[in-house]
Amino acid sequence: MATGRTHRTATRSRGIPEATVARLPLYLRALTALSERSVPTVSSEELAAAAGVNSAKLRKDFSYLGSYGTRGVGYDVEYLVYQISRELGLTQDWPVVIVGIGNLGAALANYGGFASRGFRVAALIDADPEMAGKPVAGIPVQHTDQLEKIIDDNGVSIGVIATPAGAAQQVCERLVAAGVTSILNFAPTVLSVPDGVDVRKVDLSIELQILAFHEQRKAGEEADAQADAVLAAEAAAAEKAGKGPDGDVPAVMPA
Amino acid sequence: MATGRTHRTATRSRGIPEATVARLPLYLRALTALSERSVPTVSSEELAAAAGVNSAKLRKDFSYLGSYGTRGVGYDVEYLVYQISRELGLTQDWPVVIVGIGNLGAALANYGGFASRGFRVAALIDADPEMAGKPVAGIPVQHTDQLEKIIDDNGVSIGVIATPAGAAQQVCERLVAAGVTSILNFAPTVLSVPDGVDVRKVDLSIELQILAFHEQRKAGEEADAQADAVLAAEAAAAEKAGKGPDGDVPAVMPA
DNA sequence: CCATCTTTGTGCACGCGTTCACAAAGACAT
DNA sequence: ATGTCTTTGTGAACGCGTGCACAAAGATGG
Repeated sequence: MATGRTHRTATRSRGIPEATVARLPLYLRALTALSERSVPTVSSEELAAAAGVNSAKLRKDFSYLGSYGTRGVGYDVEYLVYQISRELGLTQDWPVVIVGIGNLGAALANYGGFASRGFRVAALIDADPEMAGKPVAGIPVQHTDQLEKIIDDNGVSIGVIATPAGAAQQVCERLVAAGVTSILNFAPTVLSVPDGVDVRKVDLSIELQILAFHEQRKAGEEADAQADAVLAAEAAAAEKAGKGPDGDVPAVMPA
Repeated sequence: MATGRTHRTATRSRGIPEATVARLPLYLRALTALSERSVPTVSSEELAAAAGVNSAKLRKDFSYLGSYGTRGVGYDVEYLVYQISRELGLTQDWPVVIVGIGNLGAALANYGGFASRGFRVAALIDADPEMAGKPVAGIPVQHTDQLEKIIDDNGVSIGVIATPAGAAQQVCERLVAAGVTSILNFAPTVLSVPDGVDVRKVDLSIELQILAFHEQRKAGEEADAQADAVLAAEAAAAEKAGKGPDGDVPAVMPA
């Protein structure tokens, strides 16, 4: 059983590196802004700055798509917008369902960025019978019973899970069984999916914990010498004791 | 100027690889679940399955923290929960402010996963005077004017930005100037921050676009031979024409 | 038509992260 | 005490992603 595989292993096919794919939306956003300001061309240096990346990286990224730049001039903004859009598959419309219309689900349904680029909220689905029929963001919520029918009728291949953690795996399985092959998971759980299904997760709690780690590290660097000594002593003590179920909390706090 | 640097370059210090740090919260979640079921020990194989990663990777990750396992037995669940919590800095309390209390901000404020692990919503801040005083998730919203005072009074070092894209950079600068050194950005913009400030971004739109790319690729693989021919011809034509502002959309759609 | 100047596209080297595969460590039974 | 069996911890190889640095390409001016 393939448990919690986040991504396909192989990126063969046309061979665009996964890291590059992840940056294309960034470039596209920057380019769209330039396009709205009617800027005709842009250099790799300028565009890289706008997208927050290294210019060499950007050029290499674009080289995977083909040679769309003109030496001595830069890139044609409009043309690049079109090429990236096409590469990302945004020239077609992607119907999306959102499952779990709680606080988060409702916020997602109201999020404008959805419709802007090829994505269309085809349906909102919730398990609560009370919700059924109520409009959220102008779209009536439908009951989970209808899930399979909705997926099928609308040709949905992308599903967004915004349910509580406990329900996520079950919802995921129903979505996949109904034909969904890409899932964006907001529930704090690891989803198990069969091969060929892509899962991307967005997890607030994990992001905060990563920030906390770095924050703690920053705080620790200030009191470097002392902290090092303390940690060393503590580590030694713990090792000697074998298992210290409750050591003292160092309590290094900025303020 | 350091534009849109997502992360510190160096991970020297205690030398835990960034990739490992990003997985620690995953392990912690799985371990917490085991702890609640009163499971005393767990093998790397089992825990890896629960966290959705390779068991060798998990063991290497843990090896960076020290040798906390027992050969032939596995890892002590409670002890590991404690060690990882400590490493991530979750044994202390992190006051957090959320700026921008729209649909998303309110959803975040209501999100339970916040309080569960060391994070505490110290304040909700919004630019709309109408919002001031209104309670969201039991916490009264305060006006942006108070931002600096709130950060200072509560010793906040982590800020969450859930404003519209246009306001994000400005809010970011005020947060940083007031002393915030870690930012979780939900606004669809690249933030510029000075060195020493960590930014992590959560971007729904980007995630969807990445999924769309893979989805398109899957659809393309089915009609492999034909598509290849079409694409080759198209590419050749485009190259010859120099710049085709509007080629035909292949229109490979699942349903 | 030629020289100069800008900017792309890429070969190359380096470092990080992943995975394999196995020796060492310890539990457990006899 | 000894042997067996399980599971950890890690050395080593590999592959991907990043960034430097430069040659080639083309625009632009004389």
